[in-house]
Amino acid sequence: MQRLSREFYARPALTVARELLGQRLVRVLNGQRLAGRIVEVEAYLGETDQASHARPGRTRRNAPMYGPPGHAYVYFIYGMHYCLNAVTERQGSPAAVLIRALEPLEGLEAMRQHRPGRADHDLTSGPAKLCQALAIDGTLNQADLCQADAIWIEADAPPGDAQVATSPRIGVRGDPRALTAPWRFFIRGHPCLSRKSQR
DNA sequence: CTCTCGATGCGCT
DNA sequence: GCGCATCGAGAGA
Repeated sequence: MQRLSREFYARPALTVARELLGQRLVRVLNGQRLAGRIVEVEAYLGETDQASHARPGRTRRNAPMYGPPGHAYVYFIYGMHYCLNAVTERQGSPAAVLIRALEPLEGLEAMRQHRPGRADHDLTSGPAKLCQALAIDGTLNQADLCQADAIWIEADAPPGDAQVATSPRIGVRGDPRALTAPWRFFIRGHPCLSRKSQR
């Protein structure tokens, strides 16, 4: 399959978010492919987005969001979890798309080892869960998704509009604007969505 | 099924 | 010192 291009990422975060649905996130670990179809994402739009890590302006942590498109922004949260974003828009415009859930497709045995005791539909049904299942951590922060041999996103089977739904983003707090903007995109009714509010 | 709450470490003010 | 783009265990219904 075809790796998504720099131009794909170099567009508005909302456009990239919608079009990332259905594409395949690939992680190569010990020469083996661990991969899944993206079924849920959220867009974070810049310093004026009160829920974005870029809200306080540029810091060391959020620096990847200000960098060129097509790179990974992996952050550490709650003292124990990692989450993966794809950086979008031009350099200097701090926008990104959070990958929130996958449908596991390749390397299920390894994913089960990384998340023992979980049902298959729960291996990658959340932003930190999928990082655990695919062994994504801070060492992949700023990896170039258009060049790296350890992680990238491939073209797969995008859903039609009838299969796509939107909602407010999950887990964000503060400003009511940030709480209500429908910047979460997901495949309606998919069994691998993060916690509640499927449909 | 739903809800509540503790874990846990680090960037930022 | 505070608060976090989360998860999972446990309790209750």
